[in-house]
Amino acid sequence: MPELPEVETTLRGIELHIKNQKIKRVIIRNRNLRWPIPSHLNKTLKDQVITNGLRRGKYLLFTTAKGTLILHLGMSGNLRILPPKTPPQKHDHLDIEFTNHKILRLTDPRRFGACLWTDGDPLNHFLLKNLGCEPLSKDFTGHFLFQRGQQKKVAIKTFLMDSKIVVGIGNIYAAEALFAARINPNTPAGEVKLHQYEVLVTAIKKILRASIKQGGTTLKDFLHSEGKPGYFKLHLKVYGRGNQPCLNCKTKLTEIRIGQRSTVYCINCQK
DNA sequence: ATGCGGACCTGTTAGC
DNA sequence: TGCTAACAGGTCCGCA
Repeated sequence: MPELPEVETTLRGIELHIKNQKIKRVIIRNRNLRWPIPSHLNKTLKDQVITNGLRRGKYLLFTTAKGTLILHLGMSGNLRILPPKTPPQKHDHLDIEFTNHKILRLTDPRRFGACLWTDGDPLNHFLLKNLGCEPLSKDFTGHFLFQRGQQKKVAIKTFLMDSKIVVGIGNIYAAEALFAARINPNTPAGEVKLHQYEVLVTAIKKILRASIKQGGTTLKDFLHSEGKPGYFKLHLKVYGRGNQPCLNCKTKLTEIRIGQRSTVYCINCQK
């Protein structure tokens, strides 16, 4: 489900509800996510106040005086604010209940997501410490990507989805950005020219910002914290459109696999 | 160091 | 209609 815009949308939706709220209790229904949810969470978080919520890549960080809760939504996760006593469903693995009775609930059918705890600097946590550039930051430039891509043979699409280089870009937005920048997704990262990287970075920022504005992309099951879908799907130009006409030139879009991920592009527009 | 395939899961859909 | 296989928004790990 979630790439950067969906995670950002999730954070914006829940932030106001949980900021400066005191935790009453934590209920773990299934600890078996990507890594086991720490069993001490209820003891640790009871009476703690969430002072801040922030996003790093696709990770969500919730700060308390004692430490930081680290959440990842994996492929199918979502986080919602629910009224008191909302009955849990099959894939509702974690509830954080606040003293105002609202519930922050993590749902994740495929359980590729994670919920971890650190009492140190969260940015030094093993999951976060090697993360690359934030794509919406000033540091993320064509020159940066060009430099990191030198000598690299990996396909530019795989390179864009490598979180050690740049975070938050998943299969949807990689395909969309490469289409916008007219770059063939198979091109080795080391062969993409500086000016192409500049166009690409501009496209990535534009697309991510536009998607956040639309509340992210809902394919089938992504809902934000209020239970509403995101509308960026309506703007997708290649993702999910294999064999349909290119919106620029009408050429039938090609669907291939790159790094085990389905990839759609236009052989005419993307050279 | 790099690059690739496999692994972790469940749900939905396409195809026979 | 019903079964099976393939595929899905992520990313870590181990092996060549």
